[in-house]
Amino acid sequence: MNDVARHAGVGLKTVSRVVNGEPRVSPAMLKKVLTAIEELGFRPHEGARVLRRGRTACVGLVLGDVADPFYSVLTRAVERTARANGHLLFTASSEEDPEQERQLVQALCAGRVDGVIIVPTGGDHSYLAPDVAAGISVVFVDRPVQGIDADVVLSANVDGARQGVAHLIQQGHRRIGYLGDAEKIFTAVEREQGYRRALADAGLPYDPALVARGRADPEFVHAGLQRMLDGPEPATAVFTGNNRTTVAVLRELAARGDRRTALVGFDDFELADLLEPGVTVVAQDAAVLGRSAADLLFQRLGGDRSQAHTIEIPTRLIPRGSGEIPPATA
Amino acid sequence: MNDVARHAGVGLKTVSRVVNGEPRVSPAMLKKVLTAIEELGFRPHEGARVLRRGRTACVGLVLGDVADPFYSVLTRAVERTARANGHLLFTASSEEDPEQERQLVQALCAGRVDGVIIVPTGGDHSYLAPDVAAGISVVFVDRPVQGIDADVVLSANVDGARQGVAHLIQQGHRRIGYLGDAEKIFTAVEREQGYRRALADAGLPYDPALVARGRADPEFVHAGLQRMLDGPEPATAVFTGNNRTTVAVLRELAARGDRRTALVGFDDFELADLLEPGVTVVAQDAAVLGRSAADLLFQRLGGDRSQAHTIEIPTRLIPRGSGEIPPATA
DNA sequence: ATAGGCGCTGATAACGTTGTCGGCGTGAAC
DNA sequence: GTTCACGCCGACAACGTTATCAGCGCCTAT
Repeated sequence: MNDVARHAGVGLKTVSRVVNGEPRVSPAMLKKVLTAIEELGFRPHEGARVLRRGRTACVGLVLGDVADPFYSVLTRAVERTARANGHLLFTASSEEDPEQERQLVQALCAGRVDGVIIVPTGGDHSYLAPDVAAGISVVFVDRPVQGIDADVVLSANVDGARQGVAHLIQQGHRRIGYLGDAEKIFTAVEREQGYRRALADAGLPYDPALVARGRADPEFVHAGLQRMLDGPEPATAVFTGNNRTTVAVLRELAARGDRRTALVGFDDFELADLLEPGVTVVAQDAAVLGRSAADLLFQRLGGDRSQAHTIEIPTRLIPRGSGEIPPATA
Repeated sequence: MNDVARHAGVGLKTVSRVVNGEPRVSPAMLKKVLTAIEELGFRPHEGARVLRRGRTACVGLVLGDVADPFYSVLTRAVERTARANGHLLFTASSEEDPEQERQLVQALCAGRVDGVIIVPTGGDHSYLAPDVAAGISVVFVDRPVQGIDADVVLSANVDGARQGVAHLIQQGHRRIGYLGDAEKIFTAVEREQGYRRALADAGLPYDPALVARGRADPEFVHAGLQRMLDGPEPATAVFTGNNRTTVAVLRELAARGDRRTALVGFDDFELADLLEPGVTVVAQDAAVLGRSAADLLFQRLGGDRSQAHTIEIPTRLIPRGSGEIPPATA
């Protein structure tokens, strides 16, 4: 910038004014500076600007996995909102590891971003206190969090799951299996809760033998389904707690040649409607989740100091057929 | 940091040394500084560090749409590699708009990142020259670029498409339609080229009536398929130039109740194997594409000044059934 | 015993930008 | 004719860090 000032024969501050589009610059000066900038190929140094102004015009997003369709849609929504507010977006995947999440969040907070949106992996987030005190805004999405008071945006997990399982019960199923994420993941606990509530509402017993919790990999799903479907009192329907698990179950059912077991999944996914039968799901709106979280964040960045909000986004049951397979007449 | 130094009763530079883990610090000093940092809840200011050191430890990625599975897998691979090299990742979606891409890239270059990976939307990228001159490394992926000499990582588009169409021809198809992206998108041109080459190799005529180019939205696909399938000499098979188009075509075929038209798509997608029939695809390896691009970028950041490389990642035909539907015996 | 080397520390000057403030014209008002 | 106001400009300090360099002990080799 110094070079530009010299080259244009003006003061340093005048260049700064031009670069920032400040109003009180005479046309003559403006022209001189502009051509000097052009000739030297000058680009303002964002780092220095950040140092001086204290704001980065960047926000961060930390989630489990960008390649998970649910999160990639959420990411997209956050990015859109960020851009609409003149901010750039950092994205980072925690791979569901609390320690990695912590490192990423701290790296982001270290002067790189004005605010962060986090899909927390669980555990205590009180380590964020210094950063919040330092003026960084934090919003949690998809899962709530302990150890810190902050805005949270959630799906209606319990009720959504309850609704999905109720749909199966309504179709005549009495033995309904549940496969979902490990217990350390909040949404898994909530959705299993919804599963139990639906059973209780219908006066059906809760059978731990029909419940499997773990990562959505083929081995886990294979073992889980085997246990539920090949026992003496097999399940006639399965409720899955997330996207990844639903797909893994579909694959496993196909591998077993099983077309009789009914299925309802939490979270919609692409092509669910084109499979045969179409997969009935409890859809959560990832875009709305992301947008709401981002909106909250920018409200905070805009100076909103009100009490922490918790927003719950409703889910929607989309019947497509896979839930309507009647139980085998025993 | 000044506060920490005062609080610990040591010099400023000593605190700096501790923060940076430099070796020549006595244990006594180390302890004092560490407790002072703890007590004050001090976090080093990344912006200032950037200003001083000239490196940001961040890289940028600009692509069409993070929510497109192909790009989200690519993103994931880039992110992994970036983290392995101690860098954070900025992601931004250009929405296939050259002007928006340009703005994003420039925003990233303005002191925020050490290097950028770009899925170019086309057009001239010579505007990057000043940034490159300023030491920012640039790698292009998925599509090549004009106006600048830089590393490029591509899929084997022409040959992949040729192979996919050849598969249809081998199954007995003689009238094969093509649906793909608009001409401004490089990969679309390449893949259409592969389509034509396969036809030529088999001595089949090229019929413009069987070609449709445009965005993968339902209206476009509806119109395109209608034209190809409802004419006097209908196509018996369709080759689609990308992921999004393939899915849209599947949806349209389902809506038409059409189970006879064969289909091969460029680019694999989740659940392609579970549809009935399974969708035959020419798979490109998004993860390898992303990783290769990131590897190249970090080589450059590591000081590699050799001539620009162009890497082509081979594709793989995955037959799953949809390509093997025989043409209706006319 | 003394010089030289080495390990550790701290003062100081950058990095590139923006905010503050004072200065210098020019025009208007008394 | 003087004063005041106002629009425009530039010198200077400051943001929080790191690199450079000089200083200060202590140990070793002569």
